[in-house]
Amino acid sequence: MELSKNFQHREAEEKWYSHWDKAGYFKSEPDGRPAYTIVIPPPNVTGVLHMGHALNDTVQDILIRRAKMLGYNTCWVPGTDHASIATEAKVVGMLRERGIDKKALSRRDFLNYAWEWKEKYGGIILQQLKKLGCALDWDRTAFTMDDEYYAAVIRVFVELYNKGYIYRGVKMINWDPKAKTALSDEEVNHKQANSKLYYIRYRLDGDKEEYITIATVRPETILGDTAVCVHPDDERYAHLKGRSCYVPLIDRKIPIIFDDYIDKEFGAGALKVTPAHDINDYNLGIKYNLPVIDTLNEDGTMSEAAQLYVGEDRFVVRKKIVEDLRTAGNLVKEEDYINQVGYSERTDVVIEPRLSMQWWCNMEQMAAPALKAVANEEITFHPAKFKNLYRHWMENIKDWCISRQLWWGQRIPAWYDSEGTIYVAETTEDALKQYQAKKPGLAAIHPELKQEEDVLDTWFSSWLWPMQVFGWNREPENKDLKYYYPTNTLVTAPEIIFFWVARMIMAGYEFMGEKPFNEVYFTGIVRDKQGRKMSKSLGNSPDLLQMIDDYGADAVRFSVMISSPAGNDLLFDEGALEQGRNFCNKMWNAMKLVKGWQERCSDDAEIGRVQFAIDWMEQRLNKVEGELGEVFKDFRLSEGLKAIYSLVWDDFCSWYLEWVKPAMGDTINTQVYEATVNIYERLLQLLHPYLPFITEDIYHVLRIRAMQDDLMTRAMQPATTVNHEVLKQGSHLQEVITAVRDTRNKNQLKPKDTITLWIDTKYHALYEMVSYILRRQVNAENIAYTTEAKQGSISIVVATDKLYIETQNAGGGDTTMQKEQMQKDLEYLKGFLVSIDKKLGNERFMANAKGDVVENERKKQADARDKIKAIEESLSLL
RNA sequence: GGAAGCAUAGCUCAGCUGGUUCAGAGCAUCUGCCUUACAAGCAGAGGGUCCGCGGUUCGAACCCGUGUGCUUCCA
Repeated sequence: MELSKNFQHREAEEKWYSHWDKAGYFKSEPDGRPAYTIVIPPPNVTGVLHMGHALNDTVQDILIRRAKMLGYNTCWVPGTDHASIATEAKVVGMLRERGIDKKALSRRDFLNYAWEWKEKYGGIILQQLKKLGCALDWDRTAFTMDDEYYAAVIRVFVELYNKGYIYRGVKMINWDPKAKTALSDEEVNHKQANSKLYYIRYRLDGDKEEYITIATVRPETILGDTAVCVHPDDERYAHLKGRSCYVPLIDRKIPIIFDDYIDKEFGAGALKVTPAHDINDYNLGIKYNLPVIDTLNEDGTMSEAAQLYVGEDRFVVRKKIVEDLRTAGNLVKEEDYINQVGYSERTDVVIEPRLSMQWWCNMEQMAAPALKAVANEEITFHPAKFKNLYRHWMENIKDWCISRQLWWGQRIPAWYDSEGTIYVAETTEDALKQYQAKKPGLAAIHPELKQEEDVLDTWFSSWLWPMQVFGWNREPENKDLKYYYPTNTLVTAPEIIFFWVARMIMAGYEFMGEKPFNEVYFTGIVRDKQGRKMSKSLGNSPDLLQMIDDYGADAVRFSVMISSPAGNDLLFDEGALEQGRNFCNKMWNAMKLVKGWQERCSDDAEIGRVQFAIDWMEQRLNKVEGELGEVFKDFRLSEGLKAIYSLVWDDFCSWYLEWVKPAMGDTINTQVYEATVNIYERLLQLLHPYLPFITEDIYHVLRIRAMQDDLMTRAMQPATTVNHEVLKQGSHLQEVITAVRDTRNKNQLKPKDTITLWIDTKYHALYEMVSYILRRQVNAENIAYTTEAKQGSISIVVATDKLYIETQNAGGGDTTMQKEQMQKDLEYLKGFLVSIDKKLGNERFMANAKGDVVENERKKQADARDKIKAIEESLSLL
């Protein structure tokens, strides 16, 4: 078989993903094995894959693939949420292209279009996850608007209503004038804004030309003012008790009220009160019984109530009214002012605080068990620092605004009779029955009820995700739910800890009586090189699919994992992509090298001379395998990848393969070849969760495999004990090799110049064991032993061994450099020894330090003494 | 205004329980190599006041306090 120069990722990705899929490896059914379950944080159905997903889903895939190899029945459930605001926007866009106005459509027709859109364009992201290699059980793909799911949401609403948690009421809400719906507090992002603070004077009542000056950043709202408020202790305004003033431009008379809510230092110390458009003003309004004048329409234009600028946009009006106030002489001054402005999470327009009738869910009761579960680590957070954040939110939990003025979503199962009484039920029929029972008289005259127009917040459906994807609503005792719930690990971004994580935990305890997952792993946030969060609006998110195409899915996975320690943000760097690609290339070439030996196998070839290489490499593998167990427990996934990376590149490629490599034209012992392939397989297996494609591909090139023999499903060997002696011997061999090579370099020996290596050592047997390897690694013609200095050679000391490099070419003459190096080493060692001597001479150290620490110091001491002795001897002979 | 996190090589970051497997990786830099898998590579090298200050300890990059700078969350 002709092997390509480099790893061809495109073909391999195509080939292996469909192979795994066809073989049914992604599927899971309950059986006798322990389950390992992850539910995907459902991406927005309108979404496309971005860097955040790449990180998040790669982590999940790694966990799933590793658990599978460890013998778990793994189940990773894919799906999307219906994203009511985003989807509705997409559908409206589609309709506009076809020349259809949403307003002209009935609810039912609109929903038909919405489903059409969803079937056609929705869930592209799920296809993209395949490109990343994600081992998701596609048969279980869930959607928060599926019939069954819909029913679950309705059921939950009714249950919570009947419990008294859900109610309807008028409150100040966050209004998104673009999506024209209410939002929950969590859906508002506060950003700093460079605003202007306008000082505006209001004429006081009475005959005299008197004014009071207020300060505001929102001059367009003065048309809704119903009072001016000052501090009762403010002497500047003490004389205004019982007075009124006039709203400029419209001359509405409003009272001056006194409340200690006012900050005397801020602005002019006088506040305009607009109860319809500010939460604090609203509270003042209630306290002083002020009228509420709503001057804004739902789309953010001025309403009739404003009297002026009716129908014009709020930001246009802000500019206009400032000019008009200036003209009218009411604008006293303006100054720059930095404040926080709320933006819609979804549409990124400025939020309007607005008084509105909405549906609310009181969270207090549900928060209690959820708070406890995390506090006592029934559910563990990784990293644990997020426990604080969680606790803080849960302890201060507010009522959740769950209604949205949209059509795409679960329609609130509440019906109204002609008198406005509410009937909440799972079906129209049930609601009617309630109505007839409660008001038989009215029902006889007006038999029909009108259903609530609003739908529920999308998060009110996704909080049921871990239970409903396993069919909770259909049958709470079903075998899937019993087997997979609680799920094992939730992998998510810290930004949605409140949106989702907290609420899922509450829903889990409320409806299942059981936590939804055992542990939550919070990934970091992916940032660009300047440290900015990657986002669509900034346009700083690279095209992930293009990256996969250019570099390969494995390289992309590598790049997001290599520098992403648990819970820390990662600055995404294209360099990491190259590193990943180069690593794939390295593995590919190592495979080519090994593969090339297959033809050269011979049983006659000597094995003993490289046996040490095999022993050593196997111990390195054992060691790293053991470490990986720990690393995975703590989600130190990037550390795990680094360990394997180094094991493959440094230990396997740079050392091991060079050690067993047959000389030009030489044969290789069959057992050595087999051992090498076995080692390579173990490496591939360790790496597979991180880089599934290339590992599976190489696995199949290395050997002809039986039908079901795929790396993805290969069982991992249990970790074995490590022979540290062999590892130490290997390190020493490497040290010797490096030292000789360094010396060769510094003495300008060409790679082809051969040497004779004289060794003065106590460890004869070790050198004998590795002499073949050593000779070839340093290009020595001969290795010989001596007990005395070799005149005219270059002398170095490695640990306590003295080495003499003898060469035909000149170079041995000048000893200054060697002397300098040895002096340097000697000084360091002496200093080192002094510090150890001090330690061991310190009574308090001896008294306080643990036994093994002291013993270790003793060993270091003896070691340092031996080394010093060796260097001093060598030095004296120069 | 309240809270949390971060500060280690030129850059991006690791460093679990305090002790030499502790100062490390990748990239970048320098030297030498077209070496029979790999120049997307090989063999080497240099480079750090572990943010400042104080404390705890026999011993601190690591624990505590404090200052400075940056980031994030909440109000």
